[in-house]
Amino acid sequence: MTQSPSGAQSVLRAIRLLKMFTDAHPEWRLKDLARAVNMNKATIYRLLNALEHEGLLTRDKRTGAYRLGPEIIALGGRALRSNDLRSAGYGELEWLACAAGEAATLEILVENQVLILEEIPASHLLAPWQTIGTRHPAHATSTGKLLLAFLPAHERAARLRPPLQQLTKKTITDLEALEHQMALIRTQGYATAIEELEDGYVAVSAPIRNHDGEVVAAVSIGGPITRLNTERLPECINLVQQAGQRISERLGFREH
Amino acid sequence: MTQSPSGAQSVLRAIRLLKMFTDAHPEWRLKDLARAVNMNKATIYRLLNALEHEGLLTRDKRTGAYRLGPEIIALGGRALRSNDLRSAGYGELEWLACAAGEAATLEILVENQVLILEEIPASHLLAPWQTIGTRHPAHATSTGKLLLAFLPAHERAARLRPPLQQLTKKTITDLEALEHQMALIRTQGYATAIEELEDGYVAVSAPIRNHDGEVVAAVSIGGPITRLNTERLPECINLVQQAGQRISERLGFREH
DNA sequence: TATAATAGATTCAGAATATGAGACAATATT
DNA sequence: AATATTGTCTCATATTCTGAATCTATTATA
Repeated sequence: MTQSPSGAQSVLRAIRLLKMFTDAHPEWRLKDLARAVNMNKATIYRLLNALEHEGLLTRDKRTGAYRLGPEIIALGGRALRSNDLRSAGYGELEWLACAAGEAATLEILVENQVLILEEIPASHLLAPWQTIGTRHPAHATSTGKLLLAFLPAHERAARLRPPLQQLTKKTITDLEALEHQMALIRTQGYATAIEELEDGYVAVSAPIRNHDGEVVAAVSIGGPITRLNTERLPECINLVQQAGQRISERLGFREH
Repeated sequence: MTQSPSGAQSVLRAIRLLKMFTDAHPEWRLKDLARAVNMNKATIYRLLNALEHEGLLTRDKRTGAYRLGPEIIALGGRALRSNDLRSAGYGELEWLACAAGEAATLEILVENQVLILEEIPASHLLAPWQTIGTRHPAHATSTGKLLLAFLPAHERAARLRPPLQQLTKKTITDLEALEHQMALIRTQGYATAIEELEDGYVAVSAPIRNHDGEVVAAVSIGGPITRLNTERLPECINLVQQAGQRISERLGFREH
């Protein structure tokens, strides 16, 4: 990635040790760490000591094994509270809008609608905020179908009470057809909506996951079918997925 | 508290910086940090750089201000997941919140504060995680007083250094009065805090013991004094004690 | 618009600090 | 009881961190 900052060797080493505590390996003993990372036993000992002293690690009284400590929990809570979706997403959204050359949005599900939290217009000439706060019926949007797709079945059912509004000729209003498409969305990891919300309007979206891996929001690109045609769609899907992935990472999501 | 470990100055300094990011002050700029902590600007700069490079801090693109980063969220999640107390308590906590119709929490003592490890809100509409990781002064909470009560006297004294913060009119700040109440808590096996943390807020808690009988955490119910009135309190005490008992059993505690 | 002020980034010589080999202590294991 | 293993501690060394000072970018002020 970026070149490691100099003048902070021991800090970087300490952080490296912290990051060894994963879900797969939540507990470490000194000797195992010494084997796993390439550091001197005494060095690790001192670093672990410091981390423990500050509460970032705790030690099992009997076994002497280290685990992540209460201070990490406290810091994590604070990080969560101070890192909202919008600020995490903004930068990536800008990148996405620029890379795709289309409007990019960040949306969440509210009842049976999607709510636009943030938007970067295709042309930066247009004022933003124009659509922020706007809502659309979930079943007729790419983001809505995607967010519904990752909901537990019973919750999804509660939000998809027929009759579903037919907004265009292509709006999917049949529950079975929707369920079928959502299964596809789950496996593919993206959703599209081609003239389902509005004639001539196409959108693609990808999930945003939080630290628990839960899908909490969606990021999308949308534009006229003349530009977002079959040919360009795969590229857009790729871009939107990248953005979703990166925003998720900013929210603390780590794969597996 | 304990003497600072030597041979890790820069790590301790980096952690000190991390801990500056609180709920009250979630965002810091270099110059403000330099003013707040007593370190050289260049040193802080290097440490912040390292922390940012490793994802423990992020930087707002526009303002350049630092915030806690995604890696902290990820670590916090792992810390929480690797806490067996939390997994042991979750089910019982759900039961308790449901049975009492009030918010239920699982808390541990960290220095002179209580840390919320898990919370089930009274209304299931609210997202959890909201308060997880939050801390409160131990002497002003039911859980804190309870956990302190079961500590050896000298440890308790070390964590109750006057002056104790007067959060409401009813907060007990007198050491003798506190000691007296704690003796009562030990014999009764539960604690209450009636408008001691916040006006109108009442909580009751019971101990959680591990396999060798040590009190390692507390479970509590809390709510508005209008609902948790004198009349309902005994019932709540009973419920919270039941939950504490059952969680303890899950941790291997057996009475005899 | 020019100028000043401020915050942030970078440099570097010197010295404090982290390092790691090894010795020792405390536990486990045989 | 003897041995092996893991954890803790010490200390001389030089590597790494430090912080004063400088430079650059950005923002505020005249």
